[in-house]
Amino acid sequence: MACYAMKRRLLGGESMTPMNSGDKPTSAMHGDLFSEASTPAALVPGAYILRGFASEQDQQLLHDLQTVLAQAPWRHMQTPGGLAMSVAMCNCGRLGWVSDRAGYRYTTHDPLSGKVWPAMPPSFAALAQSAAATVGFARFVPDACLINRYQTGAKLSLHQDKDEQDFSQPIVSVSLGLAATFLFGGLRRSDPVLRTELNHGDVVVWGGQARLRYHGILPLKPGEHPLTGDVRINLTFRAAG
DNA sequence: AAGTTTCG
DNA sequence: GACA
Repeated sequence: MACYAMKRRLLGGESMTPMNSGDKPTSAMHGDLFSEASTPAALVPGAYILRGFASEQDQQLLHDLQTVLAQAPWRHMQTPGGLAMSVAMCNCGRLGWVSDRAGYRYTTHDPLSGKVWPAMPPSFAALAQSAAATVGFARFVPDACLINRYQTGAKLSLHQDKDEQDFSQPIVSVSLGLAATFLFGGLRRSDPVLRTELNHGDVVVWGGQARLRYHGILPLKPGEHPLTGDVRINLTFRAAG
């Protein structure tokens, strides 16, 4: 109880600081640590949803997230157009995704502190690698984890992940806390869009022919989750460098 | 534009 | 949802 309350404070704690100044997927394998709770389902060719894949590790992940946030706070980055994103972000791992008026890119250092991004917790890396391996990306080694916090109304409009160097490596997206509607489109912004609800513990992996598909998140609906309070947390793992 | 606003 |  008290533990949950503390987590909610830390997850929701505000730091309104603008950013100035492969492998071919195969059928599901039986992993040893993570895959028992889920059966991969294909959303489109190359994109898989592993329902509840992170459920067994949720407490560990949220605990380790606190360690990351103690070193690098949430911040609302700016789009190249100069507007603030509604989603609050942080990074861990060797590389962190940043956006500001200069554009999108990966950096080794947090622009807010000048320090390197916090290390990627072993629990994060293990989960991401296990999820990727489950759908056939056995060699996936993430060097970047973008951490997104959605509060009520926060959203991410349709976009492509294309700031990474090697598109043969997949994207692994972990959902924690409140549910949200995930949009999955095609290779052009104007292509039709599938939508699916992502719940606490769900993991989405996309690569191969799906790697550059547009995707996004609809505005978060108000709600309360026992572990995260009024927010949704998303961990997005990439091999960026 | 990883955006907001406006119109059906 | 489709446009600007």
